[in-house]
This record gives sequence, structure tokens and C-alpha cells, in this order.
Amino acid sequence: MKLEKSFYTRDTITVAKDLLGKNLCRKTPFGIIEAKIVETEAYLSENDPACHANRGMTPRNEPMFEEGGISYVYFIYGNYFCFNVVSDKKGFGTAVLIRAVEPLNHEIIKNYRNTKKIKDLTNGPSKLCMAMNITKEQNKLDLITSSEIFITDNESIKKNDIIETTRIGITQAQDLKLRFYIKDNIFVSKI
DNA sequence: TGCCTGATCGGCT
DNA sequence: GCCGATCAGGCAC
Repeated sequence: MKLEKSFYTRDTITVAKDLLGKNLCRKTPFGIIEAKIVETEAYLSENDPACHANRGMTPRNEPMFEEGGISYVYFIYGNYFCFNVVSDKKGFGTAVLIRAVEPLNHEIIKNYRNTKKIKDLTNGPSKLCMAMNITKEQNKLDLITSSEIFITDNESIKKNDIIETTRIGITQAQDLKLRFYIKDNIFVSKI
């Protein structure tokens, strides 16, 4: 079952935690890649200078200001993409970065990315974009109606199995505990 | 296993 | 011009 609109329009921290354990699905000519979300980060509208939307709307971050339930894909470091799920209400400028997933069908992924260790296929925000063939083409897609990319219900993670800690790779607001991951899952980007 | 660095370019000041 | 929500490879230990 695809997640409904009402899943995404809740507050960002709730969405970030609830996305853990859900399946990110991506249609390819080889079949649908399915991967369990194991690590997320919340980016907030207020008091969060690390958030792209913090300094107001620009052409790049405009999708973040739409109503929750669409994708926000951006280009970073001249080489890579990161995939976000826009959350909460229209005008808020909030999103959840998907930092790591656990691949459920490696065979299809290997058309797009190969590594010596399966563990390294999708344990980082840009690694999972490479593995699932997510690029700027998938920016601002409706996750409820699109058949290209969507998220389905799967397991719910128990509260005790969710680790809350600080975000990775940012230089501002490094003290905020807005990163969430599934305890003991080997596909998490960094323990 | 872990730290350090170069690659690379779009977005924004 | 400068910097970034990153990654892979090299080298030291």
C-alpha cells in the first residue's frame, strides 16, 4: 500500500521517524527497485540554519515550500544528488533527507551501481540515489500519484529501536538531534 | 579501520 | 568567487 497524503502533511520530525522501515520504490526498465528506509534527517522551517529553506525561497528550494508528499532532489558537490521527502504544510519549507536504505532486490540495483560489498550499495544519501537511478529528473514528483517513485507501507519500527542523534555533513546547527536511524541496521551510513 | 583529500559545478552572496 | 545535507581512493597505523 502506498503511503497516503496525510502521512506526509504531519510535522517533519514525526514524518522523519515514521519513514523508517517504509519501502522506497523506484520504477526502472528492469523492474521496480524496493529498498527499506533505515536512516533519515529532518530539516525544519524554524531555527534550523542547516535547512536549504532557511533563507527563504529560491528556484532551487521551491519544492520544499509545497505541501508535503512530493520529492525534492538537489545536486551537490558537483557530482551527486540527494533525495528528500517534502513534509508538513504548504509554505513551511520543510523536508526529510533519506540518508540510507537497505536494498531488498540487489539484482536490479546492479544495473546502476556495483560495489565489492553489498553493504556499500546504498549506505549514504548520494549512494542510494546512484543505486536507484534518482536524478534531477525525479525532482518535484508527487509521491502519492507518481508511478516513477513512491513509498509503501511496510514495518513500523518500535520506539526503542529508533536512535536519535545529530545530523551528518553540515556545518551549522550541528547540535540538533534531527537524525534518526534503525538500531543495529548495517546499512546505516555512520554509527 | 580510519583519517585526509581531490574531484567537480550549480546556486547563491 | 566561494562553498556545499558527498564519495572513493590513498596512505598510515
